[in-house]
Amino acid sequence: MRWTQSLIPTMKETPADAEVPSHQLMLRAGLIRQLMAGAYTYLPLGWRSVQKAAAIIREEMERAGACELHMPALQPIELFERTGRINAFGSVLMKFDVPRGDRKVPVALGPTHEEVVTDLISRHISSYRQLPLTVYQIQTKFRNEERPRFGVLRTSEFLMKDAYSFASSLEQLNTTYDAMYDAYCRIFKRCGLEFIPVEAESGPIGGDASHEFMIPADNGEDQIVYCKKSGYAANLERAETGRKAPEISTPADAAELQKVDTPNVGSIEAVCGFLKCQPEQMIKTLIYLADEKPVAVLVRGDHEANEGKIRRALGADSLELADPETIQKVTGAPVGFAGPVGLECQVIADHDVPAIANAIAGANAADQHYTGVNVDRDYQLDQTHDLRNAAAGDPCPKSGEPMDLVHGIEVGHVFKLGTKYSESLSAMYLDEHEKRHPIIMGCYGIGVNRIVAGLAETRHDDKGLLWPISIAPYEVLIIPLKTDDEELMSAANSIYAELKEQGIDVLMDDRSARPGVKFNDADLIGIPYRIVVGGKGLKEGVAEVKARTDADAEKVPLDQVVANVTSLVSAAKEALNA
RNA sequence: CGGGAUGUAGCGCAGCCUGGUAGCGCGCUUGACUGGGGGUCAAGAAGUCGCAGGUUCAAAUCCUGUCAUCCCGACCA
Repeated sequence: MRWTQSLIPTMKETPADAEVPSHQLMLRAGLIRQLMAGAYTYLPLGWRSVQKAAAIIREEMERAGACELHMPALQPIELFERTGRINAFGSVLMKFDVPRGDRKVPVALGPTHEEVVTDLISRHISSYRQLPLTVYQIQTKFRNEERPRFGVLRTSEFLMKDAYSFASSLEQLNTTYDAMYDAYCRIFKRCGLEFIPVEAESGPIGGDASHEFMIPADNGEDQIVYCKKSGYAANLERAETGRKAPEISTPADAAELQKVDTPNVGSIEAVCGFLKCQPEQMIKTLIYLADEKPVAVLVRGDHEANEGKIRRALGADSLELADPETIQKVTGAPVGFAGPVGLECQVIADHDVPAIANAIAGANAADQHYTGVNVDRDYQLDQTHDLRNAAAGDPCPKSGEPMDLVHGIEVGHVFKLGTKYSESLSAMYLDEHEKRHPIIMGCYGIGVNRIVAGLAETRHDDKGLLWPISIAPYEVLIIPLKTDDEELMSAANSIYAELKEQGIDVLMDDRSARPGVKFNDADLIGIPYRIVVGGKGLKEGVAEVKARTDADAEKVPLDQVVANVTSLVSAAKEALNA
């Protein structure tokens, strides 16, 4: 492709609306333009990268035994009513009526395709002999994000590869799941992404039934903990803290229990400021309603309660923070002054709570706290649980080593669904004994444009993007320095033609701009290899070849440039495929 | 949906407080010179100052409303 025939609107300055690096760079490098919040056009360069990611995904899906199909984005609401997800999705589902004569048909734009694919399979699979089966598609998904953000990392409309597997046994499901897991690792590696597979919330099947694939990035919306030593990695929502139940006894150096006035000082932060103490000396007492019954949950002042863990520890179906009135009724004090001492309701505590000697906690009275609070003497605990989010430095549940806490961008998710959708949409198969069973499903998603955005987010320097060869919009950029010099242009043109013949994706910057402009744009758009054909070199019979990540160019005789660059490109590709 | 900020030329911004001819840099067009890391000179084109209403002789500027975008939070199968 010649630059002058494409649409590559690079920008010198960063638009004020863009804050995260991927957004800034993708705008500046002419990959995307915004239409409205959460909706972006992919310009030629950006779209080429997306297509390259899609091609890798297709190859690996086929290798893993999945076959491609294409389902409608337009879906009847009725399917979502049958699975009950019309409520679960709420405002995320984009729904509207389309007129058909004098009737109106309620439809939705697909946020995902479990309903459609299960409906499809229910009509065409009836025997265990037809299973297992895995299908996939690459398609635009629609989710009404209440707040789209981070440029193209979180949008209302995005390209997703979604695969669905159908099995007649858990063994079949597990085999497919493992094949998909491996395919995902291959895909992200081939895309040149650094990624961490993490354990995620597992849903109905439990165990290791769900993994997310995360790109470590400061601007990621997810938080993950991971251990370099054991490789344990998990979403913060799910991560175990690796703490053990401590012995529960009053410490020997227990100070006297004292009630102190803390007028209008309710929050942890405020109490710390007022009493000149640290959050880890405090006991945070949260009043929850578990299946409508009040429960006090104790965590250390600097820790965050994890509602999923609390729900599991209590064996409760529903769990929500109590409203101020209930808190007043249960503790006898307004919000901010609850504490374990003398509390009447059920109390459960995190492992780290009893270890706090001479703690500070609410006194269950307005504007009062206790100091010198100690377990056993001042409040009783039968046992402790893991009730809080993991934090940086918590021991790994496998190795015991301190874990890191990092932000991540979710690019993929594999999930053992079970029979939730096959049951509600009656996708059944007949086994060899003529018994009917719901088909066991798995689903596997990849955010295709998130691969591209994730690369932009994590691979750049102060001059611009640094594409891996596999996802770069073009593999090679040729810069002729003087477009009105016939000899120079003919040299550049023949390199261009020969590289194309070799199957290399090559872009020729045939603009008549000055060299500085072209060099800066070359760095900005980040094409991995650059060939400069200039007057000086031409006199010596050479062109200059430089990788985007190299500091200096190498002079290569004109007749060897094509062979040289071709081998650089294939070596780079092989390195990613290895 | 709660909190905060911003809307002036394609991009980045000034002007607003103290009302009176709409400006700067980059980019764009034409020409000349130039030609190895964002050139020089000259001449140009381009804006209903987000939108609506109000105050005023007069509104980019003051007031009210509204819309949009961004950020923090809540939400996110």
